[in-house]
Amino acid sequence: MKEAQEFSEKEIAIYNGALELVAKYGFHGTSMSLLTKEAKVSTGTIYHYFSSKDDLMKKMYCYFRSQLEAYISSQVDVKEDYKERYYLRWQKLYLYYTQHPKVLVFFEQFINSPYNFERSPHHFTGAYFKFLKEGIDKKYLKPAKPEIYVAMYMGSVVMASKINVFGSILLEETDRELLINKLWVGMSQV
Amino acid sequence: MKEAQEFSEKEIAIYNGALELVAKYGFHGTSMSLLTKEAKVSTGTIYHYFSSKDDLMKKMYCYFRSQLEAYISSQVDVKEDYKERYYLRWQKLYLYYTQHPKVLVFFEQFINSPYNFERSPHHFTGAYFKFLKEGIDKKYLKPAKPEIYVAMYMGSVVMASKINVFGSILLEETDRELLINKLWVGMSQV
Amino acid sequence: MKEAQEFSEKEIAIYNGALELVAKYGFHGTSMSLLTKEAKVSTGTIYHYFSSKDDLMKKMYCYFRSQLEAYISSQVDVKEDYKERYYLRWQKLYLYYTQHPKVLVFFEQFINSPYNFERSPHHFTGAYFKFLKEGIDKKYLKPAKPEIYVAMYMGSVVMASKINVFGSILLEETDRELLINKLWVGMSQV
Amino acid sequence: MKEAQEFSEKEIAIYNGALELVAKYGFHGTSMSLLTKEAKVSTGTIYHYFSSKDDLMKKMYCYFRSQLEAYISSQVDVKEDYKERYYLRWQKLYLYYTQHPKVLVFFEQFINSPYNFERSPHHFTGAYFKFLKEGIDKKYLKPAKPEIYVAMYMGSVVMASKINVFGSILLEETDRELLINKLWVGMSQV
DNA sequence: GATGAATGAGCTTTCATTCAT
DNA sequence: AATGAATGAAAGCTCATTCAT
Repeated sequence: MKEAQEFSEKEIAIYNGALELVAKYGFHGTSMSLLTKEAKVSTGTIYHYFSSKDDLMKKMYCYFRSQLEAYISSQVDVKEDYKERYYLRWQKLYLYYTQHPKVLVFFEQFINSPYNFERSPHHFTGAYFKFLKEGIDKKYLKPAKPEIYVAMYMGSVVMASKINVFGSILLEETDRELLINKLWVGMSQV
Repeated sequence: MKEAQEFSEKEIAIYNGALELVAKYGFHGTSMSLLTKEAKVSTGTIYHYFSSKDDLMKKMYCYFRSQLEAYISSQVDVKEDYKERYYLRWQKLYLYYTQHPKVLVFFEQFINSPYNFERSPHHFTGAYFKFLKEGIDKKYLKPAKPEIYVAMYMGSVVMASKINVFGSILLEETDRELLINKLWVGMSQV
Repeated sequence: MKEAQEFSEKEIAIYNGALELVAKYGFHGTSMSLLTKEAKVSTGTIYHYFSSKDDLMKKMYCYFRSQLEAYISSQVDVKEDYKERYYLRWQKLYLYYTQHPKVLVFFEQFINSPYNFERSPHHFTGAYFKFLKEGIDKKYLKPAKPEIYVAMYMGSVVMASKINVFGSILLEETDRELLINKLWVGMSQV
Repeated sequence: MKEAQEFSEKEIAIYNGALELVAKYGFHGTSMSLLTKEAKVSTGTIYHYFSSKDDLMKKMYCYFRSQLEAYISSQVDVKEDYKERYYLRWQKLYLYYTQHPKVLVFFEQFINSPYNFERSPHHFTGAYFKFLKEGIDKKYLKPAKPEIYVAMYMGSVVMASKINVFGSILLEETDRELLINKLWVGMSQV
């Protein structure tokens, strides 16, 4: 029940300013001096909270990732049924990305940049891997290497989001239902 | 049968040097002076062929993309049967990326960077879209928006490649067969 | 009586350093890295005050021109008599240029360079035009297009200064008196 | 009666190309590669005729100066009467400059640049000095240091030309007559 | 004579970072 | 905590010049 205010106003202003700039100009184009104007703080202030640009980018990634995870978790984990969670998890991630396209752009840039030196391909080590592993272990999904399912599940939701954001091709609710259904058919036990 | 020599030796040296460096250090880390040493050409020569770093990166993307497309086409288009091409196309792209991980890294960085002005999500508009559309039109695949299939097909192959390259988790031939089979089940007419 | 300090120490150091270098090596020869040493500031500092080398040169012209104008004004405007001012204005400009030859060199280079976009011929629109126009209007000088007088008056003082500075031929006080007298004879009413 | 073709077609193309570029972009802005396009010759060709950019600029100055001198001489030296030549020399120089403004711009830039390392202020050592000295020696003009007359005569014609070229203020034939008359009044014996 | 690809020193400018206030 | 002037290494790029063809 702890709700500690973990981030100061300035920090959040810096994160949001940087998000804006990275989405527009990329990492390289996001200079500290531009950030100074966008976030309306001085360089000194940025270096008070972050030890370097690298440090800022890494903490910024953690910040937006925890925001996303909290959202998904709050939307999905209330349900018991695995299949329902299977559908929701895909849909909600798609919704988050298409409603926060700058976060998607930032994530994709970060993951593929030298900042992310562990080079994890899109959180696949994270909650989604666990979720799909759970499905296999509890026999909702057919036995298989979980990586196969990560590739299908995460791959399709990320690609669909990018098609929406960069392509401006809208997938309707029913289109997405169809897509997830096809995934489920391939992966589910029955 | 002679194929026009479209690229000079120097150009190719520059492309290969840049590929090496972008994979190692990212776009920002790939300075012109580093490239000078890696490709063993002078700065002047780079600027003789390319009007700017931007221009180099864009042309480099086209170069490696056309290399990839030529490879896929030569490996896949010899077959008549749609289902066989469906399997081959996925497998060969996976093979290409896992055997040329630097190209994968470069593509992912490029696509999500401001260099890629149009921000087209990975080949979305390219040969794969056409191939899947053909499947729908000729009724090998169930009727659906082609974008749904692009998301599933391309999303999974790219994600699987990244899992291999960044996660060092190997998907065996049989694992991949299984994956493609699940996709086929979801998408095919019968 | 305090005069607002319009320029910071650094700015003035940059202006003086640049004056030294332009007089010696010309615009092209005045590289930012040389200026860095001459003015004892970092490149960053120069670009903190000026947006580009162009901008520096333009502001530098304004700076030295306002210095000159303030000097002339303080030396000349104390007198009432038009003829006296006519002599003084010529003499004081000659003195300023021959005592500050670097300013003269800089002005001549600047005025004839592409930095000086409008290409206004030396102060043509400035205080000297007004002064000669006043002479015509108040009938101290014979009626004529003021440009005729500008050409004679400004032309002779600038050329005489250049003869002194570049030709190392000294015009004595009496020589100059003679020259101005000849101008006055041609231009004055009586 | 010798009429040796002193300049090859290519040389003249280079001079004219360079004149165009210097007038538009200044010395610094006139790069060899731009000149290559403007004059439609290769860099190699330029370096066949000129040992360096410096050399080109100096020879170019000589070329256009000799053009100008030949013109003035042909227009003026046919007359016997000193006063007539006094008027003509001023008028014809004015006409030449206003009809060839690029030559004026080039001269002014050259004279005030480090290329002209003798820093002679506008040809004052040349034909005009001799002409005015002749006037003094032959007692058409009042005794005085010839530099005084150079300053008045050359200064006014150059300034008037610049006022026309850069100002776009036209001095009519009669205006100019008036100006020269005032000079003559100041300088002539009677 | 003529070409233009190739060179690399040196240019203008940027930008992450520091530190006195 | 907060500021922003100052730094200087290093970036992208230019350009006079060379030389094999």
